[in-house]
Amino acid sequence: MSTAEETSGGEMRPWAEVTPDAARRLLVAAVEAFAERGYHATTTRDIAGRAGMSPAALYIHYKTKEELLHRISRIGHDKALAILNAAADGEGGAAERLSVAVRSFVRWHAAQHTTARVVQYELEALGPDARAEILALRRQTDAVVRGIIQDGVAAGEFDVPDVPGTTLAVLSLCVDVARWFNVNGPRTPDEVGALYADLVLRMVGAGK
Amino acid sequence: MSTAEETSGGEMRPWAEVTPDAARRLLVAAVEAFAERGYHATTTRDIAGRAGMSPAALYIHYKTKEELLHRISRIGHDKALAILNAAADGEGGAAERLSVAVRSFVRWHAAQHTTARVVQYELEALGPDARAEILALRRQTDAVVRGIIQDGVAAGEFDVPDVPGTTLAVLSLCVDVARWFNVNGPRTPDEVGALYADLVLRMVGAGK
DNA sequence: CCGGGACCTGAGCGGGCGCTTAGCGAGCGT
DNA sequence: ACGCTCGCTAAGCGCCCGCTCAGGTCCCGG
Repeated sequence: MSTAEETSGGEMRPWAEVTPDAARRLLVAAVEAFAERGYHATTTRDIAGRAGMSPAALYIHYKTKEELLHRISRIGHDKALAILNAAADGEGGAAERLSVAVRSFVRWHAAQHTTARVVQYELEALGPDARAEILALRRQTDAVVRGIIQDGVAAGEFDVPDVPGTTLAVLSLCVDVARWFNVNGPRTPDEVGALYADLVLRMVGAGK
Repeated sequence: MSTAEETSGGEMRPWAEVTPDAARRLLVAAVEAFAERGYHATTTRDIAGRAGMSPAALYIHYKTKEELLHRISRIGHDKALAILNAAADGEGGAAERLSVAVRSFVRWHAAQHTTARVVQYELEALGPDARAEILALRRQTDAVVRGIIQDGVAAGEFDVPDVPGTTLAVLSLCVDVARWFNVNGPRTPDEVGALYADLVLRMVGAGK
């Protein structure tokens, strides 16, 4: 779970773990629809239609429309956290681990920007319990990045006056990639990852 | 329009330019509701209720619910652009102008985070014409920041390998403040502005 | 004291929403 | 060959949405 190929690519088909097939097709359709129009502007009829089913079919696999969002959000956050953890547990100094972490985290947010957009920006549509569960995952994400930065400061590699504030800014920067990234734009996910890794190293004062 | 007090504080009451009074109350109510729940999850009954009016009163001052969002978005973008222009036209070298620009831009996004959230994240709910108008304003915003960074590079003050990419990242970072800023959090808008100005100067390699 | 316009309300329309229910038909163990 | 189960659909329920409209209230010039 922390091997190199897991880290860099993850699973080829992002939703392979969702079964049966009809449930996965509905979930993929929901991701697309939520990303395009937002949760509240998406109708259950639209989701079912994209999956080639009647509106009622949705309720065989999911109790409510909100459960779809919850499942998407949970799986997406798990994936993002796994990517970050793999980088944080890797070899090398704080600078290299931070660089790898940002590069892979950003690459995921760019390549899977449809999913990431839903995961990162539709949180408020969740009910209190589901939202609390997701927020706990976000706190873990924050702790991982803060840990790397603290390591770098302790080792004298970084110069960071405000560790919590800088952590917040770094994560905000990476996550927001999902909002503006455009497949038809001039940059590949790899290029954005490399650019952002460089920018973040500058932010923490990793003089090289 | 580029004096110091205009730049730092703007108008005291943000929506003073909206008249008559009832129209302003409705608009303020809409900003709050859109920021809390999102455009699509907000009902016209909710907006009118917050403004202390009946649902029908809304349609005396605005043709549709979308016109409310359009007006909010337009005014907010104008204000954000004015803040940035004031900083870009200021005195001093590129580093100082970039610092002032980020500080005041971020301070606005933090202090007016309710408005900024609507302005920055509900764009997709607008119709094609309104959206095109707003996107033109965003391109101006981008051009202003890119201009300052280019000046710095040309003057040898900055070290920036990818000017458009860095501009995008800087703006993304500043704008995303509106998403996470919390009035009850540990940081004042001023403090966030100062932190971000420092981080951005590091991103452009403005050796101190 | 009256007439008129600006502003607002109560009631409600047409429609689309999330979700439910009754029942159909293909696949399969026996 | 049969009947059970599973996955699905057609139809539609009840609700609340954005929005409308006839009419009431109040202020103000004459």
